[in-house]
Amino acid sequence: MDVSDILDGLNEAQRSAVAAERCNQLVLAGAGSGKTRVLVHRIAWLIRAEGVSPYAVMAVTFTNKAAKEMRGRIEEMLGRPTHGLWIGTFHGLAHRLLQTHWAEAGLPQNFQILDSDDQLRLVKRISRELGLDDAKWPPKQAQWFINGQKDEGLRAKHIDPPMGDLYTKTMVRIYEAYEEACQRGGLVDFAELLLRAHELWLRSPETLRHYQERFNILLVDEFQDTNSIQYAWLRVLAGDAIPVVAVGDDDQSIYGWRGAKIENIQRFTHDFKDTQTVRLEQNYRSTKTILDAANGVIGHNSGRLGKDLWTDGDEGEPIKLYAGFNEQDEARFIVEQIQAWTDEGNTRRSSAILYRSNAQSRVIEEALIRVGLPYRIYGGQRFYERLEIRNALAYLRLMTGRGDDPALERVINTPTRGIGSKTIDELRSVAREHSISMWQAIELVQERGLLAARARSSVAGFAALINELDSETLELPLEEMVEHIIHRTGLIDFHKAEKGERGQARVENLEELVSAAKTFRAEDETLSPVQQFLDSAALDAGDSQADPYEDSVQMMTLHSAKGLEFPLVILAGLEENLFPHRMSVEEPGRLEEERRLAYVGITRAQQKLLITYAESRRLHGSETYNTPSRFVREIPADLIEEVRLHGGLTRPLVERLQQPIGSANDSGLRLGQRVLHPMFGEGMVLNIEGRGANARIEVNFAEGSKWLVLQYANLQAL
DNA sequence: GGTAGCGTAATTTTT
DNA sequence: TTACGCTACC
Repeated sequence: MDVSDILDGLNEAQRSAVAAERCNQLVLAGAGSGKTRVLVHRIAWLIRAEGVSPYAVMAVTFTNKAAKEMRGRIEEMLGRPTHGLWIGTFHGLAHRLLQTHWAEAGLPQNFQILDSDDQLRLVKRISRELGLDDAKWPPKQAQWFINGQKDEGLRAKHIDPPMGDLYTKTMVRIYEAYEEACQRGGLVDFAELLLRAHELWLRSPETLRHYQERFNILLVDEFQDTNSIQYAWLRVLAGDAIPVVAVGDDDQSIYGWRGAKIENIQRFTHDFKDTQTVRLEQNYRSTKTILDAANGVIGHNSGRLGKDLWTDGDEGEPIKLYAGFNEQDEARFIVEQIQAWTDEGNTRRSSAILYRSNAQSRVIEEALIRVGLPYRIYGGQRFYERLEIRNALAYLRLMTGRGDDPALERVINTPTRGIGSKTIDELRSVAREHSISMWQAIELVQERGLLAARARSSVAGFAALINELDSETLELPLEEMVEHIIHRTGLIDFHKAEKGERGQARVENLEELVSAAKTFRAEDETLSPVQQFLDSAALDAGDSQADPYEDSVQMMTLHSAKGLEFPLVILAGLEENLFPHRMSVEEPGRLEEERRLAYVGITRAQQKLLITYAESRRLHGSETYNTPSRFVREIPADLIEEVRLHGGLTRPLVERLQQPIGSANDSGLRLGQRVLHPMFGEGMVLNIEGRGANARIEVNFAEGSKWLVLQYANLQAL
């Protein structure tokens, strides 16, 4: 069989990774170095050149998007469908294992996935039942604690709070009660999927052996993002016999705050024997200037595995830096730049505005709206996370398993049917008292005639509705089932009655749900289509935007930009305390993660990179003054070209960044001098205060006095 | 059962 | 400043 085409068009390093013998491999793939390509070609090589069966290959990713893309590209390459090949997210694969081996994993066959929203509701309910004051013990924190412990592979019983540590003690109490509630209701949260899958290996050696015999190779994408339990799961599965291909980039590890362990990629060579390490350093994405900037910044981190991106492409343009007077001015400038970009004949969608935190987007949005530039914001609420969708699905869940308390609580009074919080509280306490589900509590209440007659009959009506829905839709195909539910429960009418556009949008979403059900293809014959539909909704929340095809400016946080690329990238808000964020500047480890985030941001740019910051920024209602981000300083100065008014009063950038201290008066500004600002127009210097980085000039503009930080101010003397 | 009013907190997000 | 969640009322 001719397999040379698999290696065609690959560079030396890529080839050595793709055509390697089957062994443990660590592929350190720099940004834009063709990582997915290597992964896809490696799998194709194994199947076609090495004769490995697709059934013996498992590839793990972090997002569904990445999994889908990989599968698509492999199919394209092999020219046939890839059934048998296990490609999925850690959670997806764990879920699949648990479904097959539910008994060994100690779960009911029909266990349900609990997403973070329902998890939080459940934690709230539990901490209330434990009589804890949720002002003192915020449920959010408890949820964080529980997930954090699970990510580390710890159950409540494994945690031994130190004497006098009331915090840990309380959290463990909640954790314990939460575990009980989940077990009773057959509920499995995201972290639990991983934890159970790991425990499955330990509890059932035969199951483990079965998969160890089945798989010949394991490949993991974004290895720097694995957390402890994912690493442990993989380690056990691989054993000493299955080679693991770990692909990742320690310089792009930006999820430490949610449990990812950058150490995992660093210790890989120790834990996995005879690892062959390949570095992919040739970059096919960005100009030389952009790569040099990225290398300059990331070079300030310590303990790296070491990598330097290079390209044989063009130098490209210098990086533009703009000092906005405030966030309004910054936004104004950004919009101006994008207009110039599109005027040159570029599409809007080829440009992206990246920022550290979501709150920054608003001012920029307003500026875009003002000039009528269409934009699209990434992130935000996804389809299956929308309230009305979750409600509709909750009915479906309840019909599938009556013991699903979170689902029941969600819809028992949605749409309103006269079951108030008082009644629900009583049902809860009945359930707790007898250690039964809410559904069973409803039945018990009927049998024993508990509750006020009116409440009892409302509750009975609700139970009857669920039972009827169930029998009415028993024979129906999925989409008709969904259709029937949203009408019969009154959800559609409920939202139709809602005033404003919101109700309209919700009705449309519910209709969209029906078509989603129609397109849904159930793949597993052993499970009901409904169950699979629910699982897929929980594990893949769908897209956040409906119209990704309109040509619009792309806006997103730096985190969500990972993996993407744009010809023009604008990094906004490069200020100390904003980026790096003030919560992260104290600890060296966290600061380094911020720096990696800067590295991710810079390396998104293909042709042009523009960096902006604001001298003053309104944050939480008050004016803040920050110096430019240290990350700007870490870019070699000769790569940067500062944008400012001709003849402006700003000192040369290099001087300002490296030697920020000087006298305000040295700049040549005098009291009473007339100045021009790009945004506020003409003004007069009223006052000069302080020195150096903290020096401020007060300038009186037409609309009132404004403070400027002298050294970075974009003023022109008149 | 819906809403006005008050208090509080305020990175980053996928599964 | 703003946005959200909770409580107190109609």
